[in-house]
Amino acid sequence: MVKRTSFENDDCPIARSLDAIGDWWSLLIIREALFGSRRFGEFQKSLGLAKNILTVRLRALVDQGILKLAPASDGSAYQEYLLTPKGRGVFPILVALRQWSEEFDDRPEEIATILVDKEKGRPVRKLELYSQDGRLLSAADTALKPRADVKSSRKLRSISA
Amino acid sequence: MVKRTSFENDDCPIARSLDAIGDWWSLLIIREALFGSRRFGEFQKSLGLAKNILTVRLRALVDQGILKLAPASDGSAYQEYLLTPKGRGVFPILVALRQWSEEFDDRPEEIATILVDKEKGRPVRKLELYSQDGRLLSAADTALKPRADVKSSRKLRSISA
DNA sequence: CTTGTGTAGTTGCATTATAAAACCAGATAC
DNA sequence: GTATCTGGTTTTATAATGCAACTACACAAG
Repeated sequence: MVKRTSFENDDCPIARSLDAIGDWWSLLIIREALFGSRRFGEFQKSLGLAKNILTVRLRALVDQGILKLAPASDGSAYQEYLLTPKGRGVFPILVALRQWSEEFDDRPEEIATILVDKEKGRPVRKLELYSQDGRLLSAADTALKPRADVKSSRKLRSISA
Repeated sequence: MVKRTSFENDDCPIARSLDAIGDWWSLLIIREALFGSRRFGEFQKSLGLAKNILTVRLRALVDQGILKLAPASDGSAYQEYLLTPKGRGVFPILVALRQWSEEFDDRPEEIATILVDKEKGRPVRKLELYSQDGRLLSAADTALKPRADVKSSRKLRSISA
């Protein structure tokens, strides 16, 4: 790629998400953060990625307001990476990815963990999408509507999400 | 990257999903497919990606059973790319990505479309995660449990998703 | 106060992925 | 039969990734 096409200015919210967290490592870093990792070294060890890449990814996540830097909670002079609300908001995306694997992976027996609810310890249900009046929706029950007040300078693409 | 680390054999289902559809274009191709694109040229025009990349992506998606090739429905001698059930199963992931943008994007006014339910034309609700006994769950209400019968050859990482 | 160890990076180099543009073969249209 | 469309492949350039080696600072022990 002469320049890895950026979707930052695309009018599709999916493309925008991908621009922010659509690379190989960002989602996994957020996953680790959701499960307690805070320090550079923790991310590096648990994910096994190169340190220079981790540096770049962490900085990008901080820039985007997904992580924030804070003084270390253990009294040392170092810093910690903490999730912001925007970062915690990624949780449903991770659940959706997890459930897709669980349902469609060719070798589901290799999946090591199950997402359970803390109180009862039982597997969670599938993510559900409802209409405002409470009907359960599938993809076929939905459509895309252009926003009434689009300010985008780019022409609307027919119906592409 | 000497070799883009593959998560194909990771025991984390999120990593496995990313391995399958975690690159820049795959999810957008699936998005287009969900909204009706079928032909090579349609994908190429609506997404504006280079044809060589599209070729590689489409082939990978077919290999993974997300798309399948079928004779063109318009009688021509060409082929079409159709979603399989596994491909349609990506829908919740796209919704989760979309809703994350809608909620946290810095410039939500640039988002051009709204996902509505077809019947009433009203915006859908946020994706919801429930426990088996019907309680609405947030990230903090969940935990990861190792599967009882893990066959994975790789050691379990403490609690990393 | 000097040496050692851990943390959090940075730098340099090799390799791979991506992009743009040119090219091409078979099908279709004229 | 010639032009054009469809669905690619090839070529070339550049950006991203990965590994390994190196650096700077903090802290702890001796």
